[in-house]
Parts: sequence; structure tokens; C-alpha cells
Amino acid sequence: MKAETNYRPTRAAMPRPMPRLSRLAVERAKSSHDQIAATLGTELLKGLYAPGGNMPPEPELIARFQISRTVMREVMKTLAAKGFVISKTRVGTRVRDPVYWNYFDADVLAWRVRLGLDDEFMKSLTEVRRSLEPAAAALAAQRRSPTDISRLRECVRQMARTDHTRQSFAEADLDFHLAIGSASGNPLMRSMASVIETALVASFAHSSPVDDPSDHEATVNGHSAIVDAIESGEEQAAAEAILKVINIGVNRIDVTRKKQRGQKK
Amino acid sequence: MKAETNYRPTRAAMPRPMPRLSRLAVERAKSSHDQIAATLGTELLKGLYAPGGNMPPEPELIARFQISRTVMREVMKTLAAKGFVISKTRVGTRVRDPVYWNYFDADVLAWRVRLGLDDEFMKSLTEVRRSLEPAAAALAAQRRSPTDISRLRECVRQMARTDHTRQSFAEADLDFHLAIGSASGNPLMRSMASVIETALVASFAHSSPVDDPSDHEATVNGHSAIVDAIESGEEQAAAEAILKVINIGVNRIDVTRKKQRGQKK
DNA sequence: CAGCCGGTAATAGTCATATTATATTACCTC
DNA sequence: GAGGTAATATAATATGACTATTACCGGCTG
Repeated sequence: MKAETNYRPTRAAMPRPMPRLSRLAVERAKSSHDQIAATLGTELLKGLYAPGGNMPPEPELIARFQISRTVMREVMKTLAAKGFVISKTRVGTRVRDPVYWNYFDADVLAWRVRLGLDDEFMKSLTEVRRSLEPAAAALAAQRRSPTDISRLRECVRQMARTDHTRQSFAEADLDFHLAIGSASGNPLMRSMASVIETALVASFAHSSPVDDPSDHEATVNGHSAIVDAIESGEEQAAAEAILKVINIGVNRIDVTRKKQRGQKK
Repeated sequence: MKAETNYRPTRAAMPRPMPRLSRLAVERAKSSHDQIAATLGTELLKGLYAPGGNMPPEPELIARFQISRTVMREVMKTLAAKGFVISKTRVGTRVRDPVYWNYFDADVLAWRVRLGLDDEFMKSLTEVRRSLEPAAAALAAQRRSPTDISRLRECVRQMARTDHTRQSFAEADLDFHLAIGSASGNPLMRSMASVIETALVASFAHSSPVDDPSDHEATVNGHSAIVDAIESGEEQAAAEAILKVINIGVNRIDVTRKKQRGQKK
């Protein structure tokens, strides 16, 4: 069979198997383009370019990064697509008000994380999770399709494995929360994936449930309880159960941080 | 004074006054680039290109849209930045799993809206608002800076004006909810703006509080109650108050739709 | 026959240059 | 000084060439 594109609506689209779903964002390969976008994006996040003002003009940036105009423009398009800037002929590339920056974007969050994970930012992430995920779980409980349930159960089974590295556990955990998003039946909820992923990557960087068997067990049980609640259609219980799981994670971070601070003295 | 760029961190950045904040997304001018991005983005949302499969190869798209390769590539970069596709040498431009699509992106939502506002989608939007906005309001009540309060009050005052068009009222309403996002002190919450904007544009398209004086009054009072709760630091009350406002909006849509359906018969 | 290895070719990535469009600024007329 | 018009800076678009990456194929080797 010839290599087949699938853009003819008439021909039944034949989706080839996805090339392995998740993989955490940390390890993504970086082309020169991405690197520069990341650099400028990070600088924007740092506040080096004041909103309402202009970015340096094209020639200057080209000189700075030693790249062709083509690449520079594509980088700008990327930043524009994420809501950071807007370019107009004769005006230059203007930095937009931060309200319009797509913080929910996976890349943007990743840049923000690499910028440093102050408590402040972790708090913001957690606040969003605390409001969105319970809602998603409640919706899942409302709809609870058998396929979703069994998928969630499988996720829990994966999390329960005892041979996890931090990395592999983080992936399993992420899969679970993504599955919740899907089970909610709300595409927007499912789209919060990047937020969760970032939060998990961040929080598991220095401590993970797999470091401590009892923590691991508690985490798995917590997740299992969520599925139970969803399966029996108890919206309220599902929401509370997932909130509990989030809180366990937050506590682990707090504890670890305190320990680390203590050791530093 | 010479035209001044502000990219030197050393020199105190002098933000020029924002060129008038909001303006609803509907009216944005469209360059050829944006048009094509919108076209392809819409087609992606429609499901014309199966996830995991390839987009049509560059030459074909260039032929289709009658544009230069430069523009085509920038469009692809835009779509890539929004999580729709990923291009690799020798492989082509592959459509990513919809989980990764940035639904929270203002453009993406706008495309989705223009695609048609089925009840299903409005429901999704509302579910997200119902979970995020109360959380934001609660946080605002926790922090309640005087500046935020007075800004919110001003928003309410603007909404209360009796000389509103649907458009101008929608903008005032949007300003209010943006202000709530800001007042939450959480940049991620503030970033949900695009979702709200889309929801408002959508919901006011066919009916608006300004169409009916008593509806208008109820809406304004509802918003005022939110500010009261925030000011006195009652998180719970603030959350409930904003939920009420959202519900009023949802009801208006339902009623209008039913009426319209009735008339069609 | 299976599996490795290297060459080939398809495809996007990058580059350089030229032309065009558009908004701002400055000037010029009235 | 108001209003219009030309000059100019800046990004937008176009074009064509070259480069880099890697999937695929076919041959070699065990």
C-alpha cells in the first residue's frame, strides 16, 4: 500500500495508530526554532519586554540569534500564536497585555517552569487544578461510560505497579488524570492536560510517591477511590476524592521543601 | 521623543498606554495569513484531517491557497504553536491527538464558535466557567485588594448604564470578568479570559440582558453582589454569587432558544 | 532466511534577496 | 492651524536555491 495521506474527506480516514501517547514534556527534542522561541518566550515571561511596547526590530533579533529572517519570522508567528505579541506593518512587533498570554499552553507552562518553580507559581497551578479537576470528575460521574471506567481502572493498575521509576510513575499518574478529562466528556476539560502535566512534572522533580511505599499506597488508593465514586455515579464523592489526591500531592511537596530547607541550615 | 523600544532591561521600561484594552475578538482584521490559519484550523476542528495522519504536503497546500511557501510555513508554525500539528523533516506535518489541541486559545475557540454553536459546545463552555470562575471569585475574596475592589465597582457602574448596545454591554461584562480574574491574583485564572470572552460573544449573539430592563437590572445586581461578597471577604458567598450570574445567562439562552424553536413551527 | 548496514530520495528546514503593502511621520498647501 | 499628501520605516509576501533529517529499500553478511 502506498503511503497515504488522509486529507480527502471522501475517502474514509484511516487513522494510523498513535505513535505512543504521552511522554512528558521535559524530554522533547529542540530544533533551533524551538530554542529561540523558548528563549524569547522566557524573556517575555520574565518581563524583559514591557507590555504595550515593542520587541526589538527584526534585524536586531536576527543579528542576535544569527539566524535567517525566515526563521525569525516563524518564531514570531509562534509567539503571536500563543498570544504574546502582535506584529503589524510599519508598527513593529508589539507585546500584548499579559492577560492575553496563553498560560494554559503546554510550551508556555514549560517555559514558566524552567524559569523557576517558586511557591507562588505552584500555588497558582494547584488552585487551577483544585477547581477544574473536581468538576471534571463530577462530570465523569454523571456520564460514566463503561469504557471510561475500565480505562481508569487500567490506569490505576498501572500506577500500582511496584517497579516504577519516578518518571514512569509520573506518566502513569498523568495518564490517569488525562483519562478523567476524557471521561468528563468535555473537550475543554480534556484540554487542561498541559496544566496537570506541568504540575506533575514539577512536583515529582524532587519527591515522588514511589520514594515511600506507604505514600505510594495512599496515592494509589486515593486514585482508586475516585474511580469507585465515578462508577457509582456519586458526583460529590468523586469531586472530593480527586481533591484529596491533589492535596496529598501538595502536602508531599510542602513536607519535602521544609525538609530541604532544614537540611540547608 | 524618539520612537523608543523597551527591550533594554536596564532602562526603566516605560509602558505606553495600552491601545484600548478589550474589543471583542469578532472584529479583528484578518491578514491572508490569519485567514488561512483559520481555514485550516477550522478544518482540523471539523475532523477533516484524522489525528495521527498527515496533513496534505506543503506543495499541495501552497497550490490550494495560492500563496508563497513562506506564508504556508508560517501558517503551519501557527497551527503547531496551538498544538494541532507537528512537522518533521521527511515525515510531513502530522496531526496531533486532539488532547493536545489548545482549546483554551482565543483563536481556537473563535474558530470553534464560527463553526456553529450547538448546545453541546455551549454546555462545555458553561461547565468550565462554572468551575473556574467561582474559584477565581473565592480567591479574589481571599485577597481583596482595594484597587481590585474599586476596579470591579467601576465595571459594575459601567454595566449599569442604560444606553448600552448589545456590543457595548458585552464588553463591559467581559471587563468585569477579566477584573475578577486579575483580582484572583492567579495568572492562570486570568488567562481564562478567552474562554469567557467566547462564551459571552456567543451567548449575547441572539439575546442580551439589555433587551429587557428587568433582565438588565437583575444582571447588574447579580454582579454587584459578587463585589460585595469579595469586599467582605466571604469566599463562599462570592463563589455562589458568580455562579448565580452565570446561571442567569444560561437561562436566558435556554429561554431564547425555546422561543425561537417555537416560532419556527 | 533474518538481521544489520548503507545509500537514496522525499520532505521539511534554513537561507538570501527582492518586491509589496501599510501605517506613521513630516511636510506642504490652503 | 486643518487637512490632505508624500516620504519612509517596517513588516508581509514572494521566489528560488540549498541543507538537514530520516524513512525506506535493497543489498550484504552471518
